[in-house]
Amino acid sequence: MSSARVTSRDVARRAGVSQSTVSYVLNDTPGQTISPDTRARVRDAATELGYTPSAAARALRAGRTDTVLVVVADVPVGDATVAILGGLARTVQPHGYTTVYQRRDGRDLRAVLRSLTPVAVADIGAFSPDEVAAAAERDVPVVGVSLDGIDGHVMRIPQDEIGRMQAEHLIARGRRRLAYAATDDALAGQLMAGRIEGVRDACARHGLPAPLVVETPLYADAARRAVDRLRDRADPVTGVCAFNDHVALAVSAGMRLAGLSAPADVAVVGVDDLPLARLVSPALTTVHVHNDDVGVALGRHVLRRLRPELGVPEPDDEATIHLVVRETT
Amino acid sequence: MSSARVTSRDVARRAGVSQSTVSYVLNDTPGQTISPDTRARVRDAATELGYTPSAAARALRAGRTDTVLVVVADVPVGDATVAILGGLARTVQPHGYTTVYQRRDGRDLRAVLRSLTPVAVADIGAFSPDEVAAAAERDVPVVGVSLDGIDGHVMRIPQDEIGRMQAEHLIARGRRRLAYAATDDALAGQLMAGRIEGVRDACARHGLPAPLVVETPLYADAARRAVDRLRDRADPVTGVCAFNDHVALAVSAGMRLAGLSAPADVAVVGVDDLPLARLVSPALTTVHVHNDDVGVALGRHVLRRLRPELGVPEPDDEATIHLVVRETT
DNA sequence: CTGAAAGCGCTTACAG
DNA sequence: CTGAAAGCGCTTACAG
Repeated sequence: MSSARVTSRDVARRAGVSQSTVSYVLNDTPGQTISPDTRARVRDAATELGYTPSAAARALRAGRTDTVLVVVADVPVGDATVAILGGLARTVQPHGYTTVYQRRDGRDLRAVLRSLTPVAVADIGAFSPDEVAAAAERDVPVVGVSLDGIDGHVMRIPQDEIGRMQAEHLIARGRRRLAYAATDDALAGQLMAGRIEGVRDACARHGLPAPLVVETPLYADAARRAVDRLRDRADPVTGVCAFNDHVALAVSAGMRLAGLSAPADVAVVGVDDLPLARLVSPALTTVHVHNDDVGVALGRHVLRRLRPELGVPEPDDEATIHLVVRETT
Repeated sequence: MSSARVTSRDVARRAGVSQSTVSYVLNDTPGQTISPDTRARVRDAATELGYTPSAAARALRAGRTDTVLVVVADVPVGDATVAILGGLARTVQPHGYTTVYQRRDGRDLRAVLRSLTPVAVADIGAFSPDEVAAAAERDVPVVGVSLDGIDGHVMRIPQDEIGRMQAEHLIARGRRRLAYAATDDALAGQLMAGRIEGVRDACARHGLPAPLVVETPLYADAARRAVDRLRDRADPVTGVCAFNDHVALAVSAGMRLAGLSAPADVAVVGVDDLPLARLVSPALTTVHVHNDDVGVALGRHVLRRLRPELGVPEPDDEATIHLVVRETT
C-alpha cells in the first residue's frame, strides 16, 4: 500500500488556495502579502497531509540542490576526515544546507557538479588543483583541504610544519641524530612527503645530518627490526619522528622488544593526538592537528561565498597545529 | 562564464536525432532497434558536448534516485561506522547505486524518504523499529543495523554476545570476581546495556556474583580511582570486561598507576580490536567485531530487494564476533 | 491579495 | 527505425 505522493497541489486543494500560495507560505517568500488566516490554513493542510516537498523537483526548478557535497579521496577514511566532516556539517547546517558525503570513486569533478548540482563542494584531498580550477569556472564554490600542503585549495594543512615541529622538539631535547618512521601505507605518500620535508629542513637548519627514513609496519616484531636498523650504526639514532601515533606506538613496541626505553635511549614523537596517546605507557608526545576546526573553516568559507550578507569573517586558511609533550620525549 | 547547461536536447540536435533516441542510446533501453551508426553518432555528440544527465530531472521523472542513503545516529562516528559504510558502498556500487551518507539530525524517516526519494535506506542505529516499520509500507527497502541488539532491523550486532564472550573468557581463565569498566559517554547507553547484560548472564550461569559496574573515564588518574574501587574490598576484582579498547587501555593505565599488572593481578579484555591493541604493552585481549562484513551484508540485503534477478543469497543476519587473546588475560 | 501558466531536464508510452 | 508530446513536482514572473 504505497499511497501516491502528496504534492503541493494536494495541499492547495485542501487549503482552498492555489499552488503558488502554498509555495509562498511554505517558503516564506518575501514580498508577498498573504493573510495570517490563509497562512495558517496552508500550514495546517500541509501538516495534516504530511506534505514534504520533493527535493528532486525543487532541484530541477532551481538548477541546484541545497546540498554541500563533501568528496573525500579514495583512501581509507580516518579520524581526521571524520573530524573535518563534523565541523563542516555543524557550521553550514544551521543555515539550511544539507551536507552529503561521498568518496570520489574516480569521478570527474565536472561530472559530479553537473550530475548532482550541489550548492557547494568540499574537496577533502580528492581532486587535483587543475580540476578544481576548471570547476571554479561554474559558479559553484569549491572549498577544500590540500592534505598535501600544496596550495590552490582553500584550507592548508601544513604537513611540512608538522614535520618541522616534531624535529625541532627533538632537537630542543638535545637529540642530534634523527630518523623518520614512515608508514607502509602507500596511500599516505604525498602527505608523508611533506612531513619528511619538514623534518629534513629542521635538521639542515641545525647543521644535523639528514634523517634516516625507515618503513615501520604496525607490528611489534617488524617495528623491532626497524628500530635495530636505526641503532646498529656508528651514530645511533636518538630521536624518531613518527608518521602518526599508530606508527609511534609501533616504534615504542619495537623499542620494548629491543630492550630500549623512551626517552632515555630514543625519544619518539607522533602525530594525531589519538585519545590513547595519553593512556599508553610511556605516554606519547605528539602533534595535535585541529581537524575539527578545519571543517568549521571550510563551512565558513562556504557560507561566505553563498551568503555574503551574513558577514562571516574570513577564516584562517591554515590548520592550527600544536605539540603535546608527554613522556616519550 | 558559466555556460548554460548541456541537455539531452543539445545532444539530440548535434547528433541529428530526437531526444528520445538520445535517451534510448545513452540508457541502453532494451527493446529499441537503433542502428549502430546512430548509436555512435549519439555517443560521440554526448562526449563532444560533455553531456551529463541531470540527476534531479531523472529523479523527478522516475520518482526516485539511484541513491542508497545511509543514515547514522546522531552520535560521534567511530571506526565501526566507517567500516560498515565502506563495506556497504563496496557492495552496491558495482551495480550502479550511489551511496550517500548523512547523520539523522533529528529528522523523521518518512520525511527523509519523501524528500530525498532514495532507492533504499541503510539505517545505522538511527531510527526506532517503529519508524522503520512505518516506512517499510512504502516500497523503499530499509535495511539496518540494530546496534543495541534489538530485533526489527536486518542486521543484528549481538551486544549481549560480546559481553558474554568477554566474561566467559575471563571465567575460563579462573577469574571469579568480575567487573565491568563502563564508558562515561552518555550516547553509548543502549549499546552498553546489552553488553553488561551479557556479562551479568555469564556470571549468573557460573554461580558468580554479579559484576561490579564502574565508570572509567579516559584519563589515567581517573581510571586509577576506578581501579582502586575495584580492588579495595573483601573480594577484590580479578577480571575486567571493558566497554571497548579505549576503556580497556584506561584500565591498564589506572592499574599501572596503582602498581598492579595484567594479567597477574587483574585480567582485562576490551572490544574493537583497534590496530593499537596489539602494539601496546601488555597487548590487549579483545573482542573483534567484523564491522566491514556487516556493511557487506547490508549491501547484499539491498541488492536482494532491488535486484532479485541477481540471485544474491540471503546474508547472515548477525555480525560475526571473535575473541583475540593477547597478553592482558 | 490570489491564481493560471510556463518551464526546469528527463523518460516513455504512443504514433508514424 | 525515429519523433512529438506528456508529465514528474516544484517555483516564479505575470496577470488579474
